[in-house]
Formats: sequence, C-alpha cells, structure tokens
Amino acid sequence: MNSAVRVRFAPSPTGFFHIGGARTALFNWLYARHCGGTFILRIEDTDKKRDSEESVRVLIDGLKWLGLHWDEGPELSGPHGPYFQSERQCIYDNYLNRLRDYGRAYDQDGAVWFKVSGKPAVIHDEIRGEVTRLEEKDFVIVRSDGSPVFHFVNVVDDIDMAITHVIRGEDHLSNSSKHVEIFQALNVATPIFAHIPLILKTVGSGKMSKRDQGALVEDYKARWFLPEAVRNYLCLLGWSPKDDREILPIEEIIALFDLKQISKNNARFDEKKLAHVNGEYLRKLPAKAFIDFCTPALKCAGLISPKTDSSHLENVLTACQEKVRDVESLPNFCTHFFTNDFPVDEKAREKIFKQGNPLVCIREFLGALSSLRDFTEEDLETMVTKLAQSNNCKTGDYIHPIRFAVSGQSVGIGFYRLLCILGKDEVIKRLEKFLQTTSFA
RNA sequence: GUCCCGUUCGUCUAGUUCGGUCUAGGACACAGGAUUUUCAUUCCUGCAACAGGGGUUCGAAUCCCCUACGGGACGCCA
Repeated sequence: MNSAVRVRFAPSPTGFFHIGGARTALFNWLYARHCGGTFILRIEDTDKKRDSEESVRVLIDGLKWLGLHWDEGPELSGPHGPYFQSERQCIYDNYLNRLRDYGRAYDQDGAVWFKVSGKPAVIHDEIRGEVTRLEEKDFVIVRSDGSPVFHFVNVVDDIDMAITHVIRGEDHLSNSSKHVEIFQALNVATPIFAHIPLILKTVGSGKMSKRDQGALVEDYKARWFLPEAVRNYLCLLGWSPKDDREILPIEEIIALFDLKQISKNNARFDEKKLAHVNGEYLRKLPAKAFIDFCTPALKCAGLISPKTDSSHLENVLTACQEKVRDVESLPNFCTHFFTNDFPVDEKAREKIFKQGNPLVCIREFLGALSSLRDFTEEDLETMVTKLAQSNNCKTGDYIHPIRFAVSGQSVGIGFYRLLCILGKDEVIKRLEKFLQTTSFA
C-alpha cells in the first residue's frame, strides 16, 4: 500500500469516448485503488477548435458508467484544481517564465520553442523497462496565438498535480522524451511511466479508430451492455490474473493488479469475447438486478408500458435470464409475451413444415388440452409425452410446431414454461388462429 | 525515411524474473456430440501456437545476436 501514489487520466474532449481511452482510465483507476492512492481526472481541452462541453459530458458519463470514479477532478474539485486545462493559463505562464529564466524557452515565428538538451532522455517505464531516446529538434510549447501545447501543459500539470505515475497509451512512448526533457529543464524528478499496449482493430491493420465497430464506450451503454462486463473485458486486454480465471469481481482485480504484469504487446479487440463476457455477467446477475436492468430496454423497444402487469414481466424476464445472450436482442426474443402481433421467423416456418404434420399435431394437442386438469408445466409435459407415445412419434413433433405457432420462433425459453407464462386461454387462441390462417394460406 | 516498442493456437492470454516439472495450460471463436424440446443456456470432445535463422548450454518458448513481420511516434493535434 502506498497512499502517496497519484495517477491521472487526462483525456482531451473530442466528442466521443474511445475504448482505448477507457482502458487507460481503467488501468489508472485500478492502480490507484490497488495502492490506496489518488485517481485524478484532468480534462486536456487546449485545442479550442475541437473541444466542447458536450464532449466533456461524454467522457464524464462514460467514466461514471464504467464505475471509474475519480478522487479529484471535474464536479469534485480538489487541492490541485482547476482540472480543466483551459482554466489553468496562469499556471502555464508561470512555468513558462521559469523555462525562459533557465534559457530553455525562446521565441521564434511568434511561437515559443523549447530548447532541447541534445542528450538522450531516459524513460523509466514499469512495463518496458528503461527506454532511451534522443529528442533531436526543438519544439513548440506555446502557439503563436498564445495557447500552450500538449507536451508543455501535460508536464506542467503532472508537476503541479504531484503525479507520481504516468500511465498512458504506448502511442505516447515516443513523446516521452520530450516530456522528460521538460521535467529536467524544470529541475523536477520525472514520474514513473507505464506505457500500456494499444488496442488494435479486430480485422485489418492499425489501432482501433473511432470509426471501427465497438470503438466507442457510449455505444455499449446504448446497446445495453453491462458496464461491469465491459470493464472486466477491458481488464483482460493486456492484463490477466495469471491463474486461468477471466471473469472475476473488480475487488479481486484491484487486489491483484500491478503495472509490472501488464503485457507489452498490442491486443486485438474481440467483440465476440466481449459479448461472451457480457452474457456470463447477465446470466449470473441476481434475478432482481436482471429485471431492473432489462426493464428499461423493453420499455425503449416499446414492448411494455406502465400498464404492463409487473408479475408477468417478472416471470418473462426470469425465464429469459438463463438463456440470454445480450440485452440488445432481448426484445426480439420475448416480443410474443407482450403482444399477439409478434414477428414470425419464416425460416423457422419452413423448417416446421418440412418435417411431419404440424397442423395435425397442433389439433391433437388442442384436443388433449380439453381433458387436462391443471395447466402446469408438469401436467403439460406429461400430456405431451403421452400424446407422443400413443401416436408413436416424438415429443418434438408437437413441441416445435406449437412453439412456432404461439411465438413465431424456433428458439426461446423452455417449452412448457412458455405455455404456462402465456396462459391456457392465450395458447388456445393463438393455436386456433394459427390453424385458421395457415389452412387458408 | 528516422527513431522507439513489440512478436506463444485465428483472437485474448499463462509460462520468460531463477533455462529442465511445457509431448506448451486456460478462454473466445470454430467443428462434432450430449441434455430422447428448440438453442442464444449448460456439459463433453476435437482443432489449433513458441515468426525465421544463428549462437550460448548437457538442455532454450525462456539468455544473446541478426533477419523478417507487426505497431507507434516524428504537427503552432492530444
């Protein structure tokens, strides 16, 4: 435990929250929590052309959604504020004067330039070891319009905010020689660096870009992914508990997390694996939590309203949970429970009519139903089994056509449960309607 | 082009610190099978990797060098 650890996530508000940025934030947060240190959110809004308030909103919402709460930063303030670079001009002026005094900053073409030392910079990196790189050319630290440049403000803020560990994407590794130069010019010890590998496109070459499928955190929220699942998957991109576990509670990840065990090589983003992790989380959710999480999704899809019977909704969702793959497609999976005007899978219809006599089986089922004592899962199962035996066929010969007739699908929750949730009257109604419309078709 | 980083199944990874326990483990995906009801659940089985070449060593996925490939940075973007 080292409570002196201070890390920061320093995004620039560009209008979206990139998955790579989210993982950088996550690793910073994990390290801070692991060490009992401080996680700081700093908004690097020095590019006036791109930055906007909505962009900041996207970042803040995304971080909160992932449960990555910061200890100092926007909405909280803290002893090292303000936490927007656009509000820290006088601090930068101050440090700039120091660089001028030391003879390390000079004016040219209306901009202020930093004078490099000509010596290789040594970057102490927890993941990569010692990296040495020579920064050959002087570079601009204040633009001719007076606004300071990233390399300069980033270092100044890390000094001013007493950052001990700089955890960021590997795309910054080459920039680090510039940063080390500035630290040294200011006579400040360099922080410990940790350059984490990049997230690459699922297919093709290069790193994930905002245009790639699955690149934006806000999309996962909109698609009803479970934030804990997205967070868990992101942990697995470059880090592992080393004991073959993959899905584990965040408390345990925090306890195990360390910068030194982060892998050095880039990772390809795999949406299928994310979907799998998400499914695992959904199925393991306590029933009540699952219902609470899915209800808004069904509402958005227009399947349910405040008038919908809550115990019916509960029954449906509870039955769906053990089968659920993702919440995004849940409305389609259970439409037939909320309306008799449900979509029909034509491929399933073909399959049903290719084999056996579906209409005959449905008629036999309806006939047997009249003498059924209780419309329960057990009694229905007994009934169908007997029916199959006496007619010398398989239970599937009844189950498949009936399922299709009452739900329009070939897949779904357990068959007998499906019938019970719909209720006897509704089942009969739908089967009769199916017989009618199908005979004339 | 210059500089920096990397390279274990198709993908994410364990193993590299301290070379032998690795005929290289797990997961996703894929393929087959089971649950004499579907499958988008669950379970089982299968497929599949140490980039290549040189060293060092009794012995190398593990240490060293070279090559190839991949990635990144070279902005008055961040």
